[in-house]
Amino acid sequence: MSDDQPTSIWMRPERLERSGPGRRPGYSRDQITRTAVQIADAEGLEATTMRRIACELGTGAMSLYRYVPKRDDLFDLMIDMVIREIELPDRPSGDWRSDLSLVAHQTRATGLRHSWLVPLLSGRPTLGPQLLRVHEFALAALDGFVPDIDDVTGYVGMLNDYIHSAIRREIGWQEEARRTGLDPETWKRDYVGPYVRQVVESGTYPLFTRSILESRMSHLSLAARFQHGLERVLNGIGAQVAI
Amino acid sequence: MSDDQPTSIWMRPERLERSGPGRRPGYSRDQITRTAVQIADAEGLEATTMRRIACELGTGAMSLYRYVPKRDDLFDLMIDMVIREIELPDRPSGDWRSDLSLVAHQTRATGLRHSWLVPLLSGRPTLGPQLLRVHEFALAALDGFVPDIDDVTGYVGMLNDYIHSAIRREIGWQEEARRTGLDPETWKRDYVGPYVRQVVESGTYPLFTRSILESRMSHLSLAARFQHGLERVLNGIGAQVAI
DNA sequence: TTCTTTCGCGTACCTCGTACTCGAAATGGG
DNA sequence: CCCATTTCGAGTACGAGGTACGCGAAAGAA
Repeated sequence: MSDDQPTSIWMRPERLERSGPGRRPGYSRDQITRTAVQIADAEGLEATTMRRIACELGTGAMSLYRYVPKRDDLFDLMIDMVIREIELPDRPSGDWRSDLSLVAHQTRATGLRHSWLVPLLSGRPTLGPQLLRVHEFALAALDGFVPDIDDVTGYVGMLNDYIHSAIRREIGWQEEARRTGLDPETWKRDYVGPYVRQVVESGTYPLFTRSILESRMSHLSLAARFQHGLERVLNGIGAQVAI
Repeated sequence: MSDDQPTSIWMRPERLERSGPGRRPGYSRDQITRTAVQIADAEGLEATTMRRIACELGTGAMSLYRYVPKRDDLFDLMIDMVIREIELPDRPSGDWRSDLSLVAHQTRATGLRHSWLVPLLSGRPTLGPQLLRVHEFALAALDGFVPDIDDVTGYVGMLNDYIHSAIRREIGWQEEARRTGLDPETWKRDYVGPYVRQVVESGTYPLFTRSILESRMSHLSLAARFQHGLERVLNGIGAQVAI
């Protein structure tokens, strides 16, 4: 990266197909990003360091900076790469409910395959091209059913909030377990178990206690619970949408 | 911290009021946490390092480890300290809508005062005592209006998802601006501005473009937009609640 | 006073992001 | 074919961060 203009990575495309003097690049943004994604999938985001990625490619850490301005920009590229996995048709079907369901389930599947995705996504207001594609599809799904564009944005935002939060809940435990260096079972039993038990036994929080002890949801599969919550959100939208 | 049992910070209370031999502690968890909160408020979470906190207290970094097992645990303590600022009555009023509104606005105010709070909270499945208090209040607000405890949990979760996402959206820009080291105005104009303009002009994303250009929401104050979205969520709940 | 326990904190190790620098390679003009 | 120009690869190094270790000081107990 020759010039260091402070601008989004999406405005700084890789210099490809150059003709002129100079050595030819031996790596590529795509290759580096793919390697980073593999490491993050296998060992978590905190293991995805510049040195580790470079090592995996059989090179030195500084070589990567010919292709990526900063580590943070590499994260943006990683996000965009895996969001490409969200498969959607070119146009919505006309059934907004099943269209939004499709977005939800595809996003969930991708988020679970790459447990670092949603936590990383939450802190970034920047929209990469692939996220833009998914967002546009969701907006289009409600277009025609909701007259006001601000309402369309609002409902899509509400759905996104649910999807992201739900994924985070599903991933939360295993990620926290890895962060503390314990396996999920041990973490649940020895790390939070005693605390939750103490809270329940204190009697100070009766409804929280009921939500733990009397929950039938907790016996359902995670997929079923996701579906349950999704329907709650879609019902919320449907109740305010002209049919 | 003498023993290094892997367990939640809430199960490892500070040893206070000790009687016996040995030097008396010169600091306290509370004092350290308060200092950390001040630094994070003023300079962001990434500036809240062990060395910086210690320096502020006029001591060495390692002294803090007598009071806090790990930096991560200190974060949990910081979260709990500022959530204490969320003021709620002992019992809900009986009007679930205004009760949940109160939770939403109090949480928003606290989240905006401490811009590191929500981003930090999002990644942690652990419930501190103060968060538990707020959660219990929200559950109690819907108790009696929603028969199934799982539904109560679901609605409260949906509301929380909205509140957190909305706060993150409000903070996102300024935080990203600080992360990149630019002031918000410059960031918006030079960093994302050109990209958004390019996206709009490309014509590939017509609905996203409309949501930018035709939005009336964007001319409202942030508080009004929060209120707008909140009412959307409350309407979603209300549509499915026995009145 | 002396012993035992606890605190304060300096030193040190390891890891990380990345600025700087220089030799190697590749191309086009002569 | 040779050399000037440009670009790439990557080693070295700096500063900052979390925290393990260990030692001297302090404070109550015997």
